[in-house]
Amino acid sequence: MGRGKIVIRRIDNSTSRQVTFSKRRNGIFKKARELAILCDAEVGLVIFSSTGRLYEYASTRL
Amino acid sequence: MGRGKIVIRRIDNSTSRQVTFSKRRNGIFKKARELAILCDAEVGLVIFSSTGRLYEYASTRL
DNA sequence: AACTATTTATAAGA
DNA sequence: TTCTTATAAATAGTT
Repeated sequence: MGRGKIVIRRIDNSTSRQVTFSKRRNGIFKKARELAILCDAEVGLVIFSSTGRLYEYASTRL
Repeated sequence: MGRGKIVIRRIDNSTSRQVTFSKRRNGIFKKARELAILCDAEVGLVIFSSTGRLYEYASTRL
């Protein structure tokens, strides 16, 4: 999705990698929340960025 | 996305809920894998369906 | 399980 | 680096 098609491999340029990380991290957290609500599921998501920062999501009961 | 727009709330019909769960579970696992590869991140995802089944993903190092 | 119209996510660009 | 937008991708409703 986006202006061009991409291949799923590590993004070499660190600036691009960080920008993509930020965008996709938001996207997947949204998907996690939606899945939990729509489907009455319990979802836990943990992400460590390549710079070592931690991001977490857990649906209420999890 | 899809034929109609939806509101993010629990899907009452259990058949629809299961179908949506199956579709979106596949989607989010794909997103998780892509994020890990593209951005060199470590990603862990755990999902319990409303029927109590467990689904997991973890990027290699996690 | 497939299909496809449409919405949503996002790669590039500004 | 925040916003835009053209396009790829996900998916809701249908068959």
